[in-house]
Amino acid sequence: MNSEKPNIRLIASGKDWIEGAAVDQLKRTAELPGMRLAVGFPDLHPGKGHPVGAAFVSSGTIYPYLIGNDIGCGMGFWQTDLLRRKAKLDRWAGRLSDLENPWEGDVGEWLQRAELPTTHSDHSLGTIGGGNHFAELQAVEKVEDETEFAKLNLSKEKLMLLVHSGSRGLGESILRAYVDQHRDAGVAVESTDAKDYLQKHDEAVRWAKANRSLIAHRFASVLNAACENVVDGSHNSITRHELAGETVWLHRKGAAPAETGPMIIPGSRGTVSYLVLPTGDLPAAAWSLAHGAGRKWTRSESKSRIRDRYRPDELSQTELGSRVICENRDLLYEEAPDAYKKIEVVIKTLVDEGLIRVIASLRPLITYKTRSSR
DNA sequence: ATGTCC
Repeated sequence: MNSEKPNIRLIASGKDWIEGAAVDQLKRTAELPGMRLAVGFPDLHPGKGHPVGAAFVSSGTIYPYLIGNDIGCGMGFWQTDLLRRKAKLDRWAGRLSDLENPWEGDVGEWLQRAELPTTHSDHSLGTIGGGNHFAELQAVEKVEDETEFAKLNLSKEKLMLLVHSGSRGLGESILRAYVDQHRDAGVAVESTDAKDYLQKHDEAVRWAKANRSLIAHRFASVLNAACENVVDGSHNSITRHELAGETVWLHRKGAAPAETGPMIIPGSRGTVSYLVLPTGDLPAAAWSLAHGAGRKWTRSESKSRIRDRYRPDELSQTELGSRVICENRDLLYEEAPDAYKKIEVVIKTLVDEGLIRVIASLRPLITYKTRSSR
C-alpha cells in the first residue's frame, strides 16, 4: 500500500483560532493506513476522535467513521420569488412552525421523484433535525462579483433561503451498522463491506439532498412563495476522485465541495453567510473548502458561558436585527453566535489562499431552528 | 449528529 508520508496541509492564518487538540487530531488521522493527504480548513475544531473542518484523501481503504453519523449533511440554497421590499418579517416569523415535525404531505411521491426507496426514515424527510441545523430566510447584503451573481440568475431584490440539514436517522443507522462490525477502523475498498457501505452512503447523500429540498419547499409554502434551487452540496461524505492517475477516496468531515461550482459558506446564526466561487488548485486542497465559521466553544462550554451573558430574548434577536426561532433554551445557548469563530476571518483566509472569490454576502432575516422546547 | 440519554 502506501509507504510515503502523508501530506498534511493546514489552511489557516495567524488570525484563525485553531485549537491544538484539533491539529493533533488532524495529524493523527493523517497517519491512518492509506492516507495520502489531510487538509484542515480555517474552521477546524476538535471532533469525536477526528477533527471537523477537514478533508482526507486515502487510497485502497475507506474510513466511514471519519464521516460520522450525519452522512450527506450539507447546505442547500434557494432563490424565492418573495421581494425584499415586501417582506413581512414579524408576520412570517409568527407563522413559521412545525419544520422539525413530520411533513403531512406525500413523502412517498417526494421520494419517488428523487428516485429514492422507502426506508424506516420516511417520516423524517422534510424535517430539520437538531444541533446546528437550520433553515434561514436571507436578503442579499452585498454583491461582490456581479458577473457570477448574474450567471446564477440571482436578483438582489429577491429573498433567499438557506437550509442546513442532513440524513437524520438514516445516516445514523448506516454508520451504526458499519461501526458494529468495524468500530472506527477502515475497510479495503474492494471488500463487500465497503461496497455495501458506499451504496448505502450514496443513498443517504441523495436522501439528505431531498430532505433539504423538502424543507425549503415547506418553508416557502408557509410564506406562499415558490423557490428555485441555486446551490446544493454536502460537507459530510466520501467521494471517488482521480489523483495523478490513481483512484482515491475523499472523506469530507465538515468540508464543503469545491469541484462543483459556486458554494455557500454559512456564518453563525447572527452573521452574514457567503456565496463563493472556488478558484483554487482543487486536488491540493482536497477538492474542498471550509464549511462555516467553526465552533469556538463546545456545547457545554457555550451553555455555561452564554447563559450568564444573555437572556433568551436577547438571543432570539441578533445584532443584525434578524429573528431566531429557537424555543429550546439549551439549544439557543449552544448555537449562539458567540460560540462560533468569526466567519469573516475564515473567508479572508480562503480568499488570501486563492481558494475562493466571494460572489455575494447574505444577511439573515429569519432563522428557524425549532418551536419545541425540548 | 441521533424519535439521543440517565
